[in-house]
Formats: sequence, C-alpha cells, structure tokens
Amino acid sequence: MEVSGISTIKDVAKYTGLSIATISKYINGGNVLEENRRMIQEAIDVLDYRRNEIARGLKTNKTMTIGVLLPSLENIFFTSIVSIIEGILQQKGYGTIICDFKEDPTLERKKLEFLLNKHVDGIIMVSYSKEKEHIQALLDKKIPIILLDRMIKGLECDIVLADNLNASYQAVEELIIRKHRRIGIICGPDHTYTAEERKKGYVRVHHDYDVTIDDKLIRNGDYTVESGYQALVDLWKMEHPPSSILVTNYEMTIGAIMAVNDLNIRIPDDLSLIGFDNIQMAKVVRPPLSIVEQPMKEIGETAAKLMLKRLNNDYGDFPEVYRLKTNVHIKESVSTNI
Amino acid sequence: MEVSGISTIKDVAKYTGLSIATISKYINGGNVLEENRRMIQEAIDVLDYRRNEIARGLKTNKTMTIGVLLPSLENIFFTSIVSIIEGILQQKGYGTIICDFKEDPTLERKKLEFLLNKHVDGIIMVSYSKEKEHIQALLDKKIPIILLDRMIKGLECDIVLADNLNASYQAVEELIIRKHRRIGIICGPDHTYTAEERKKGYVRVHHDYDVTIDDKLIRNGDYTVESGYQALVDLWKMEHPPSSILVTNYEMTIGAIMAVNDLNIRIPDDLSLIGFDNIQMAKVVRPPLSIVEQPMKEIGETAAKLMLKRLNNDYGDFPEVYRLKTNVHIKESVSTNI
DNA sequence: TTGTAAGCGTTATCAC
DNA sequence: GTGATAACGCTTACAA
Repeated sequence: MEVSGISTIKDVAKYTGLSIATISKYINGGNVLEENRRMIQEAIDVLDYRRNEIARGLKTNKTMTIGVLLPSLENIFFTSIVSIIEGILQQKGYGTIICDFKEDPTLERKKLEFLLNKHVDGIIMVSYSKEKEHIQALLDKKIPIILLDRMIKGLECDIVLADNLNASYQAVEELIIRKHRRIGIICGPDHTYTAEERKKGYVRVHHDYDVTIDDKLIRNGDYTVESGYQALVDLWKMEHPPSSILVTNYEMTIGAIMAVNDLNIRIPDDLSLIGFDNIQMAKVVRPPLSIVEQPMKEIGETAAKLMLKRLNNDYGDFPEVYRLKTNVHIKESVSTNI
Repeated sequence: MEVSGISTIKDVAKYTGLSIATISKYINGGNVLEENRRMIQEAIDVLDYRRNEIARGLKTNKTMTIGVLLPSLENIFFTSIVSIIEGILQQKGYGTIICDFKEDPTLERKKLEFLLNKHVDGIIMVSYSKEKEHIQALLDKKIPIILLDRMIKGLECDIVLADNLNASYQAVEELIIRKHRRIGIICGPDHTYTAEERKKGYVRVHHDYDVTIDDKLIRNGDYTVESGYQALVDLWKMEHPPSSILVTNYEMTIGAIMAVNDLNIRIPDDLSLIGFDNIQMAKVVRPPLSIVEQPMKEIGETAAKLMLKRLNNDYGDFPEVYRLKTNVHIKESVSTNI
C-alpha cells in the first residue's frame, strides 16, 4: 500500500478501526492493549504518519520553534554560536528559525516582528539597537528572550556574552609584560557596547600597571575591514608609532593585516600585533597571529540551555548574566620590546 | 489599556462588537464598512493582535516555513548562501528553519526527518548521502526539494550548484597558459560529487592542451585542513615536485598554506598556488592568493527563487538544473613558469 | 482500555 | 456587509 500526501491520526484510526483518541494516546505514550499497539504501529509505518506539530501547537500553544536573530550570517563568530544552539535545541524538539538583519537596525525591528508573527516560543538575539522598548515589550509578554554578545543598558534581560573588558585587558597585559609601553588599539565604534568594554580593558590595564596612556594611540574603527586598514596606516604613520597594536574584532584584524602587508611592516620586529576572533585565519598568516579568542561554543551552549530553562518556565535567578571568559593566544606575532 | 498575553481574533471581535468572521475578512483584505474598518484597526493596534500563523496553517495546510539542511554552519560558503536564501524567503513570509548535520550522514537523515515532522513547506539541502531513496520519498510526496552544491546520480530533482568541472578546468588552464606542465591537484574524497567534477576538469584541460598527466600529481584529501596540509607536504617531497598546485576547497587551502609556511616554500618563486572559496582570506595571506570563487550569492538567489516557484505550484521545467559559473581570480601567488 | 466530544485560532461557506 | 458555523489535526477531560 502506497501513500499519497500526508496522513493524519484520522487515517491511522481508519486503518486500525480504533478511535482517534486511542491513537493519540498511543502516540503520547499512554497505555494501549498489546494487540492494538501492534496494529497502530503497523498503520503508522505503512501510512508514514507523523504527528502534525502545527495542529498540536494550536492546542498546546507552542510552536516548538525558537527564533535566532543575528546581525550577519557571514560572520563565523555568530554562525558558530548558531550551530551549537541549533544542535541543542533540536535535541529537545525545537526548530531554529534564523533571521539575519544584515547589520541594519531597521531590518532588526522588522525581522523581530516577523519572528513574533511566527509565534516562536522564544528568541535568542544579538541586538544592534540602542533602544530597549521593543525588547521590554516582549519580556512583558513573557516571551523568553536571551540577548547575546552585547548588553543593553537598563534592560532586565537574560544575557550571555564574552568578558570583553577582560579580553582586551589580558591581551594588552601580555604586551605590557613584554615591555611594550606604546600600545595602539583599534577600537570599534563609540557607543557600541563591545567596543566600549574593550576600550575600558585597555585603559584599566594601563592604570593597573601604571603605564601612561597616549590618547593618540586609541583609534576608532567601525568594525569593517576598511576601517581596520585605515586605522593601522594612521597608527603607523604617527610621529611616534606604537611598538604593538591590538585590533578588537575580526574584520578590522583582516584590514590591519592587509595594511601590514602593504606597508611592508615586519611582524613582530617592527610591530607586535594581536588580532581578534578567527583562530583559523590566525594560523595561515605568517608569522602566526596572536589572537583573542571568544568562547563561541560556550556562549552557544549557555544560551541554548538558558533558553530551555526559561521555556520550562523556570524563571529562577532571572535575569541571569553570563560573562564568559576569553582566551588570549600569544604567537610569534608578538615579541618582547627592546 | 494594556495587554497581557497574546490576543486573538476573538478578542478583537469582543473589542469591536463585530463577529469573528468580519474581523477575519478585514484582515484578509475583504470589504468592510469604513466605520468598522477603523474600529477593527484600532482594536488590532490596542490589543497588539497578530494573526496566529499556526492556526492559519492548520487551515491552509501550510506552515510558511522552509527547512534548510546543511553539512556545516561553520563554513562561510554555506552560510553566505543561507543568508541570501533567508532574506528572499522572509520577504515572501517564509521562515527559514536551519539544520546543521555536522557533516554526519546519520545526522543528515535524522534532521531531515525532524524537518518533515515540523511540516516545513519545502526543503533546500546540501546532501552528503549517497543514497537517493529518502529524497525520492519526499519528491513522491510532492514536497518541494531543492538540492544545493552536489548532484545525486539518478535522482530527478531540482538542483543548483557551481560548475565545478569548469571551475578547476579554468584554474588549471590559467596555469597551463603560464607554461606550467607539472600541475599538482589536491582533490576531495573520491566518490564525492564535487571532488569528482573538479578532478574531471583537471583531466579534461590537460587533454585539451595536450599536456601529459602524471597521476602522482593527483592527491586525494578529504576536504579537511589536515589533509590539505599533508597533501601539500607529500607533493612537495616528491622526486619531481610540481611547479604549481590547485587546492580544491577552502579547508584544504588553509592546510596547504600552513604547509607552505612550515616548509618555507616561496610563493610563487618555488611554487604557484591556487586556492578555493574564501576571497577574504586570500587577501590577507602574502602574497595575495589566487582563488577560485564560487557564486554564493547567485546560488542562494537561484535556489530561493526556484523554491518560491515550486511553492507556487509551478512545476514547469521540472527538474531544473542550474550550473552556475565560477570565477578564477589570479593574483601574485601564480607566476609564469620558466 | 477505549471512545465521545469540546476546543485551540483560523478560514471559508453559507445564509441573512 | 455581516454573522453563524463547520472544518483543519490534535489533545484532553470525562464518560463508557
């Protein structure tokens, strides 16, 4: 017997001669006579019946889907996190609906709206928006939201992110330990959470080691390849260029390396360099690049598990803030300053 | 008036004093008295009503979601494609449920099953499986499937992929034109569609230019970084090493570059090198790496539009096969052989 | 253990 | 133009 189309409980009921309720009970693990058990299972196999989660959701008021809203799907930092999240949620029966807002706050709003219309059971998101109202509105509606990667001031919300401040603190510390005293930093745009945190770390470690800061060594990029390139050129062309530079995201790191190549700067003889985020790339450039590595896997795991907890209606410790530790890998691109 | 929870048509009906049917009609663009129009819209705004797509799907037998099943979310080639697909589908109201099978054929089956249980309206997938039965089963059920990146022999299915054969043909052609006669190639695993196609291109262009092939110059990796590294080392340690090498995917390209660095091979003086897929990385290594670039954007666009067409029940020209052209970017990593 | 029937939020078909 | 009402596939009391 072959099937056309998709079969329902009704079909299984017809096939077995039992009632819909009995089939439903069997499916949900209830007690059914051994004989009926066999018949039902046979019917299910033959008809290739699969429970319609949609109809089920109508009853249970769940869609068994989680929305994941990201600035970009072309950024390995985010997609690695999604990969982990998807795997964990899937094991619990949740589908992951992905939305990429192309780093455009307007699109962010639109896609958030879209996810709501899809009635996702929860949302995990990286927000670029400075406002908090739209997110607060969701919290008020008791829709579980988990923020990733950046904080929004004054918003009481679960959040999972890297310890950005100590990430740059430790990276710069490695440079200071190696006798560097003029340390450049290529920051992200002002008023951006991660950028501000990373700058704070730079400042704090200077204070802790009692090293004077030359403000001219602090450059703002905008997290793009081009801005990283330009910032490195600017730093290099200074009257007193730095002996080492920390670049604070992946794209700008790429730009900085391109500039280093174009300017024929010898790493680490002329300049020590520490980049951000992409371990794989760090291995292929020469000499091997020192890198600040964010704990993508841990971020994803933590976020997924926290989401599961909230879905389970466990709001203990709300809001929870996980600030996960980064790793600094010092490679040959950093030398001791003479 | 503030809302708690989520409101339904019923709530809007109560608020306005009209019937559910009328509200539904308004929502779906039917004719309603101007006065009622206003009232209803007001109610919708106040109550923040949004149509429950789940309930709607129960009626229309659509979930307005598309499953995207991929080998990996840590591969920029795939995620760039997803980014495009998601954008296009979203504009038409479709959510994109993503599944990453971690390059594990068992997981592939499981997650495909998962997507079916979620009753997605269509599936776009990159399959690693050699069997075709499970996909054929879906086609029989009239669930739109679009295959990406690789063909499955003997399966009548819509498919969108890069012209892998001519990709390697053209890359090797560039080397032959530059007087290279011993050209190494680091292939993917045998019996893998893309790998076989890329090898065919290598062979064909040799024939077309009447260049003898030394089988020892053809190495099989398994598309991992490590295998790329090892294959390059092996090629280099040959009695008569090649004067140029084509590496046929991104991961192996990374491995090859690492080997080049470790062996202190001068590019392009000692060896000309062409890699695959990641344009951004090609810019940061030194000298700039020549690259075969696959048309990710076009692949995503084509797949999404074809899916939309099938969802629209337009099965004209089924099955359609799009074999999209790649680009070879020759940079300083390739020199003319002396 | 099994079956009946109500209800989840929509849409669609009828009367009115 | 509007409003009952049945139906979509499922879960879940409750009755048998």
